[in-house]
Amino acid sequence: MLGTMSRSVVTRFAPSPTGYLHIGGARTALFNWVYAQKTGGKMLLRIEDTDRERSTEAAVDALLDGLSWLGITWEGEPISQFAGAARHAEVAEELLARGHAYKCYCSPEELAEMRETARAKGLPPRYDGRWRDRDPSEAPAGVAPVIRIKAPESGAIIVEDHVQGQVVFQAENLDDFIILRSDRTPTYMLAVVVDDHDMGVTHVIRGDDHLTNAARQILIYQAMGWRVPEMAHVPLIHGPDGAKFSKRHGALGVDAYRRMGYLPAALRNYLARLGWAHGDDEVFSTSQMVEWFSLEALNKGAARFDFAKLESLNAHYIRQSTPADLYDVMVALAEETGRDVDFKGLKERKSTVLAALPELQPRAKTVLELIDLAGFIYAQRPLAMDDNARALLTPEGRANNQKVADILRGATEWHHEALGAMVREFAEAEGLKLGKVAQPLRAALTGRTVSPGIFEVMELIGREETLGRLADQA
RNA sequence: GCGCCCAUCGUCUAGCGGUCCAGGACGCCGCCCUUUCACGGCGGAAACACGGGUUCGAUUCCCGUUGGGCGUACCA
Repeated sequence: MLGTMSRSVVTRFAPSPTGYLHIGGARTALFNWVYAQKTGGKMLLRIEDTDRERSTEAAVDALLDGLSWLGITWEGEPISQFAGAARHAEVAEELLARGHAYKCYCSPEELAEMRETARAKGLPPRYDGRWRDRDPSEAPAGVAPVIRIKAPESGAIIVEDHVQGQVVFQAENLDDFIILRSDRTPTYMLAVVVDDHDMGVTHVIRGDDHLTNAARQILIYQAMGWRVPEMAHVPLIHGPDGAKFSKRHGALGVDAYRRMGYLPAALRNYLARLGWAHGDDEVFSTSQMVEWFSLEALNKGAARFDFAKLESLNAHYIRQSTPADLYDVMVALAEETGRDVDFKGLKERKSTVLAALPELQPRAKTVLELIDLAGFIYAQRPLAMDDNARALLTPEGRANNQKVADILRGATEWHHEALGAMVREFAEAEGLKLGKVAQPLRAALTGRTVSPGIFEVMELIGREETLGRLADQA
């Protein structure tokens, strides 16, 4: 369909450095990357840093780090959009010279007034083109003009989109937007087109929010006589409540997901599956993703972000990982997040942690949970008991819990089978499910509510130091 | 307000006129496995927004309504 010769594919990811790589941007980057991989093309990275106020080196680094962590690579050095300001102005001048643009001397106040009256009349707040055909000699003195594109007054602008299909905009609805500001810097609309053209971008894959912009940008391509790149506007990600996924609503940078203990493979898989599907396949590798991907298979509607599903995917990838890999992630994350973790113990008891990991992996949904789960191994002795655990061991404890405490006290001499038998006996006598009994037991033993099974605990730390101590305290 | 986009279980989705009293996944519920908790296995509840057309036949095509979203800046 939408004609492509055999020119090789060049995609691009063009984020503005706002401080971190947000989740929506990450998905856009992923799709650009996957598409380039699939077609044997390349993905470029352009930093839209024309907003000098917000652009910092730290923000750019955060962006690059986020991409790297996700495993998304790009070709060459990141390109600074700001650096191309001179070229952008040059193109604006060329448009001017060709009669496809004109200078406008309206003041900001005048424009605001224009919008106001339009709004009052119930009309769309558009620029009325008052300088479109005015003679330059009428220009007021001392006013630096902006350059506006001379948009067609009738007809249709058609966006051929690989995701959205054919989208038609009537020319009347598009006004003569500004391409060069009075300070000679380009607006986004101009800069994007010039850069994409100069960078040889063949496929623009970006967020849905740019669909309307696409029509305006096509105007510039046409005015310059440039070939319009293939377009694919992918739907946005919404928050769990269906509304915009703003920071307030839990939209986070990919770095935050890393810190929450998600694995890049899981995030990749999840993100890809959001708005895109390959039949009933839910879990797939990155190479399968590359193999199966197509722009046409992208959905048109926005998708809501669902942490539960991400978690289940993450749990899957945790189970698939090797203990060695996981251990490294655990240590790095524990140190970084400064959790209630004894780093020294975690490192000193590496071999034990490694040995326990296969037991722990199926029980964790995130790496953070894995760290907690391994707590009984590296935690300082004696183990701290929380209030719940302590309550279990007091005479005032509730009846059931008292029984458990009794079992514990009597278990000083226990051994594997004996304790198992006691627990079961107790459960049967009380008509309780085994799990109900084991739950407080576990809590009492480790001082935590999240921990592996009692039997693994006993095996791994040894019964003497735990039970002896608990018996004393009880 | 105007323009554009979207609309299948709670969520992500499969479906591209009949194979659909709608399939998968997450979540939820139940059972099994199990000397706990998980993992795993099995089963269950759960959706085509509404109204008109078109058609022998609509979840699938068209129109409208409603509901979401995006855009409408000398921001990107």
